[in-house]
Amino acid sequence: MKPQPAAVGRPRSGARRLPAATAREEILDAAAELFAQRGYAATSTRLIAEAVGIRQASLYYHFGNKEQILAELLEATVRPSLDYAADLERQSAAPAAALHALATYDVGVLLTARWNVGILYALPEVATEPFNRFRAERERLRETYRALTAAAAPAGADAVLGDLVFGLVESVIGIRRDLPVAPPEELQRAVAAAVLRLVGADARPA
Amino acid sequence: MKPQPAAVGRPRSGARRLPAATAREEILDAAAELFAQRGYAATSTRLIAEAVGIRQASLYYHFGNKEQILAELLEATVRPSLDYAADLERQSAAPAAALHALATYDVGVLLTARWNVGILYALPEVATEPFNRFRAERERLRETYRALTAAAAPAGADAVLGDLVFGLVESVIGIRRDLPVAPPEELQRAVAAAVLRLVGADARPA
DNA sequence: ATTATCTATAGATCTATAGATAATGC
DNA sequence: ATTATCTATAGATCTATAGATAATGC
Repeated sequence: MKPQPAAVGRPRSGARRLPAATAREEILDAAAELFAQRGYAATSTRLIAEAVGIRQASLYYHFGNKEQILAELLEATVRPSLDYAADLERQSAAPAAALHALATYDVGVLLTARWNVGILYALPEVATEPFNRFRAERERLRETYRALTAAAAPAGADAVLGDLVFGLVESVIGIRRDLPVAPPEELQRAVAAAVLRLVGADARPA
Repeated sequence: MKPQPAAVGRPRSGARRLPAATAREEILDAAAELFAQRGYAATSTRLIAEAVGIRQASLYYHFGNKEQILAELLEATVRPSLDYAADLERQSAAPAAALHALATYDVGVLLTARWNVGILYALPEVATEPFNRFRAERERLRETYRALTAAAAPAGADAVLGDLVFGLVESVIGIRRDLPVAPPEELQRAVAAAVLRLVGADARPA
């Protein structure tokens, strides 16, 4: 059992959501669940606060506004994959192997995150200024897929192939949403194999 | 020049959005643009009405509520592909050829629709009751992809392969959104070819 | 008489700020 | 003194309904 952090500040009206978490983490977790299930604009700050067990106004002690909450969630979701991609580039692994590893890792992240935050990538609201950093980081991840695909595919491959690979990997967001959940490992293997087949770098009997 | 329909009813304050359209069509077109660009919940009925050139309350003469507008947009977007899929099944074409044709058609619809309404498929709001019919029709389209994939792929292929094919086709929604627009034909060819490679039904030099 | 709009508004939100308060830390 | 909450609220919405009005159709 982790020791409770000392309870500085006025006590809450409600019970804690996640026993050993900071208030910030509780808010992010509640917001992630509600945003993913009901939508960003359709989730009021009051609803988030209720889920956490605090009053609506108390959110603003931890976040400047509602957009900051979403921005932080989005960035936290894409960052692990981006770090992993950066590692791969540094190791300059063989392109096909790197693509396979990155797809496996990325699908794992998207499927095992506590909430299916990936759904929110497509929100039109995310095209606005407060999410510039998230969009830039996601573009860098897409760039990595493009570069690895170009290196792994035979010469003369379609220019858009890297974007299709990226789309194929992210399609697990919709699968997680719409279909009964399977073990993540199955989908990780299936997607990584599909990616290699797509770029034409799979081993197939001639 | 199409003749204007006779102007029955009290005249509008503003100018018409689409010269030869009915009020319903004007509303759907304005809503599609705003929903796709700013988000569903973030688009108020007042904003739609302003874009059409009528007053906010006048929307309710044509639609019972805001959800009905989105439901009609979504259903109109998926229906052509569903009809095309039904045709293909009736003709019992060879699975790989049918898959190629369906992907080509579907990508064409997603890319050439006046607004990128496909973005709205992923909205959490769409999981609610008013959109049941849309979701059911989209599931039938997904089923077609599954069936054709299972028939076209070699025995022992992954169970989730059909869903990956479906995801690959719909990934053009994100490409249309995030990337500079290319001619639709290029992407149609690239996706259809990618689908065949994914199911292992492409012609490749041995 | 019918149609398609208009004006006006009820009632229910929603976000964010101001300032009070109940804890712990020193 | 500092921290993390609370209460109260301003001001700005937003959706949907009621009822009036300005056209055409007959």
